[in-house]
Amino acid sequence: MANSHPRTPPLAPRKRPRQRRSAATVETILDGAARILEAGGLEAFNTNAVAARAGVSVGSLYQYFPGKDAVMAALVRRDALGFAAQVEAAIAPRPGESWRAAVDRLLDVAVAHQLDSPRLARILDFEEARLPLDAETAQAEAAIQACIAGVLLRAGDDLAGLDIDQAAGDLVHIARALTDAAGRGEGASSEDLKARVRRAVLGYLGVAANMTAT
Amino acid sequence: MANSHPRTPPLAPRKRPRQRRSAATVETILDGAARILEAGGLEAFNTNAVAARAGVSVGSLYQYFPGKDAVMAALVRRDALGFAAQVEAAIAPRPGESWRAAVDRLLDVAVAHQLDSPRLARILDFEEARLPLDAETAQAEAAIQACIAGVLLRAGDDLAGLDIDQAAGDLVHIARALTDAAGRGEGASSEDLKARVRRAVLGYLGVAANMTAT
DNA sequence: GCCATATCAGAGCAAAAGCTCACATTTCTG
DNA sequence: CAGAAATGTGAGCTTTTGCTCTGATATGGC
Repeated sequence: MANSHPRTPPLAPRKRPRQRRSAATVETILDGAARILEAGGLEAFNTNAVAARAGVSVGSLYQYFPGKDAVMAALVRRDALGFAAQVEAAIAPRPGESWRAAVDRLLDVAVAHQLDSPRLARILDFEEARLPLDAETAQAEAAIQACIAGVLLRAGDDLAGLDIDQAAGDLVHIARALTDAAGRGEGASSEDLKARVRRAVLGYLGVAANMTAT
Repeated sequence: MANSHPRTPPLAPRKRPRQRRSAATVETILDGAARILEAGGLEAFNTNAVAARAGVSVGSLYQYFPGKDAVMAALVRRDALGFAAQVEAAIAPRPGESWRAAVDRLLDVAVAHQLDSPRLARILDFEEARLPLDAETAQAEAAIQACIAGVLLRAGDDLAGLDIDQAAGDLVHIARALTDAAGRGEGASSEDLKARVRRAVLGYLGVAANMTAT
């Protein structure tokens, strides 16, 4: 245990345990999982299928994830973090613009995100309610809510007497519900969908829906 | 193939195959399935558990249902039919009332239905999207939409230039999303929830939300 | 009572799914 | 290059689960 030569640095030399931990493999597995879910739904989601689709062995999968649910949870987390980043980018205020313009960008992001992989998005929403979400995921969700609340605050007197935080949560749910339904084939074009979500959102907020923002 | 004696009724005499088909047993199984889903979610939903919870044997279960998904589908159908009946009762117009009063009754029914067994309701919504729905279920869903569209039609000029059918669908999704979220513990009281759903619904329709109906 | 028919029970089977482990391969260090 | 550490592999073990099948029990008409 004791090192014999004073020349060697005292405590750190052998400690650096090679934590290579190929992040690429983790991403590969998550990609495989996402493709399985999008193609076959929850039924098709099993560890053998995920590993095969990702091009790795089950052994490798279990090296990075303690179990099936952990893969699901990691997918949820990745999705939440990515969406939160998009939302944060979208709400950055442009000089002289109305708060409605920011809402419009939020709608763009939300609709695009949900329509990108509709089935996957729906399943992740469902599973997010079932799994105990880790701190990072919870924080991402909170950040999304905070972003929306921030935009609503810009509205000022336009939204007098409204519980901003509750409204932010409700708006997320409303947007998700309408885009989910559209992703299941009920809706029409992306533009039409966005118009309807805007109608629902601005309607909830109590401001007229038809008229473009500045 | 030819029958020898003209005296015996030609084809029907031995045919009356005792189709007792204990409807009570079917209901019992569905009740068990509902309780399993409400208590343990989709994970806990397997045929052995359902049969045990219902107090029947697996053998009996498979006598009435061809497989696991059929139980799920029957549950979805029962729920849809029940909800459709409630909706139909709710929209019956009272003399001299505003169309908003009917909307209010619809909200009562919808919120109560979803909050009665929140987890079950959410799972049924999810599974309804996955399973191929039989004619009866599809008809019930269509009836619900038609009821809502009927109420919206009473609004007349108040809703000029709105796609009534699409609006009916959107409103269903919005109401479900908000009540689902509330059922997961996010929301507060039933009254508060109803007020928020009304805000969303009337907001979508483009009429002011605060003021009671006649 | 007696037979035919309908209904129910539950042991157990075959397939699927979650997961492990002994070994192979790659990568890093000296 | 040699040895060690990290990483990857996949056959196969264990448990779960959807379902079947043989036999037992209840019911109805004669």
